[in-house]
Amino acid sequence: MAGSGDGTVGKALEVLDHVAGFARPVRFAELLGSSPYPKATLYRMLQTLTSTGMLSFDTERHTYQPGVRLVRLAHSAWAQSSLAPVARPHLDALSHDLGETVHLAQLDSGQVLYVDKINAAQPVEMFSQAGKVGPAYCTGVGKAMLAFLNESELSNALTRQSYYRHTEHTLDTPEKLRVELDAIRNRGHAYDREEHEMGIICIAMPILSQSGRPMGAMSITGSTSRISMEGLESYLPRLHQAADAIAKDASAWRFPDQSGGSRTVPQQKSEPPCQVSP
Amino acid sequence: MAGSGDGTVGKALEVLDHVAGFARPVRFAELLGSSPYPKATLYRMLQTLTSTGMLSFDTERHTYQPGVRLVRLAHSAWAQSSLAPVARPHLDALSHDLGETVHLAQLDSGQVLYVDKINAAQPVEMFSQAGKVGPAYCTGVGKAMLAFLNESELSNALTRQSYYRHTEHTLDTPEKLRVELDAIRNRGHAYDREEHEMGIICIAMPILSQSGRPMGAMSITGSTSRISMEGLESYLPRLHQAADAIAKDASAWRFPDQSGGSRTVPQQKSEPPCQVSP
DNA sequence: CGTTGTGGTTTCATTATTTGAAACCGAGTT
DNA sequence: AACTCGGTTTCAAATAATGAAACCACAACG
Repeated sequence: MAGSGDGTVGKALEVLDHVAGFARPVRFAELLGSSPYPKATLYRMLQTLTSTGMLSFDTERHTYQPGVRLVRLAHSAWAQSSLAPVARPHLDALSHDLGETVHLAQLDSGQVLYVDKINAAQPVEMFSQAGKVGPAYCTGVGKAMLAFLNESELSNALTRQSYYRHTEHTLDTPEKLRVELDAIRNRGHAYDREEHEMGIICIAMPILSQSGRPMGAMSITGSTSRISMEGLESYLPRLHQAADAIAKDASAWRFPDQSGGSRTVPQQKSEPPCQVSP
Repeated sequence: MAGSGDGTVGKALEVLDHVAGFARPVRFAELLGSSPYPKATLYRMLQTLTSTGMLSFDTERHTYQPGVRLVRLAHSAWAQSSLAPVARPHLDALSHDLGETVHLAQLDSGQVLYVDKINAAQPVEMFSQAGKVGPAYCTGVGKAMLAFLNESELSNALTRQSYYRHTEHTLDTPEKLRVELDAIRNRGHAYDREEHEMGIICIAMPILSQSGRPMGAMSITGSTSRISMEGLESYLPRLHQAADAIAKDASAWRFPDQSGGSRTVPQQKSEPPCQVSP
């Protein structure tokens, strides 16, 4: 029940998270201050992480920061483990048709992880938006997903929320949130009525697997100055259709097989040998 | 000299890379087949990786794939460790003015790692480019960066190239490459004359720090059907200007300090408490 | 209906790695 | 010259990783 305390690599990854958490280059001493590990241990961990490229070390400034190797790894994580690649065309179409901003998110340890965003005007943004985390209890996508968790997952997730009162509309207790989630479950979609940020509203819908589990959620976002809740509501049919289409595509994509000859898979792009040599 | 064999976490990360390398969900047996580790060891490594969220495991299909936690980590890596956030506005402007596709890349273990891409008029891309890796010896950005490495870095990087002959124009030996790199160093910019892919040419320029080290490189890419080398060449002044501007911004951003009060840093967005609780 | 096989999981004594208190080092400070 | 503040290294003790082999579940086979 200790959360994430798996052996040596578990600790190493905690440290990695810790460094990443600073969102700026950090010095050894700073890390040491906010770390449970003794000097020597932390030092060696950082060395290991650095030499594996997960962290990079600025020798001039003596600072650590997340390394580029992560970006490389994340590419394949994003491409495989997220709904984003499957959903992209649908989001694009939706955003284009409606001229509104569309988000795609998944749940990760009780938090909302944005995996894609199509901006009304702007072209594609990658990790600038994708990869961001946000709260689940006060966002449309977050609530849409929470509403379709089973009880044990839900109660777990609910303990992981901060219930910080971002605005006067924020649902700031588990109780209020549960009531709202019931409504969402019945209705099939969620609203964000300026609960996270004043002036920002959205309508969100979960993307459900056949078994009814929320694989992710998508939302159409607008600012109150440009659009009303009724305006967003009018997009519902289109939103519903997109969510269904994504769910369908995702199922087709992730379950194409019938075990057996996994060698017959499309086998992407047989690229010539360009690996890093040892 | 063993490259990346650092202790336990080194091995774990190798496994992670291995899984990511498949670019699709993999079964235990497949991994075992192409792994140096014995059954039990590999099994436990995968368990650890999974329980830490670096991998995710599909219980239905019994397959592993890179986990979403990576996407989260990559966000901070991308935001801090790459030039992308600083360069984005410049790339946007450049692409917009010229109406051409622009790439931004960095060097990672001798390979080109693309960290951003602005697509001219989005001829619909399947996956996003950021995070993709490519060869250094036969791309504009790659050669532009190689040309400005110091001798020890360079000779190291040169051994890590595959010299696969992608096209008839590919420079397929270290010797030919060195000649080209000398020319690039004198000239200040690099060309890709269909060396990686027939029909694709580009003009590239390194982004150099004050100390002259290549922090990254950017390129303007076109297809021979639409544009000639001379056409690309005419963009040189604009490209040069953008590269300089990025270098300047990057220096300002990464070296704002004079040691001491690292607490006075801009301190991005003091977000309210939304962390995952243990 | 019992046999064999395959893919996955667990055991346990052995081995290798990690741990952390303390010593050490180098560069500024007083 | 003595002192302090990062940062780095030492070394015996504690801990975690290892892997051969046993085990389990289930499906295909004779």
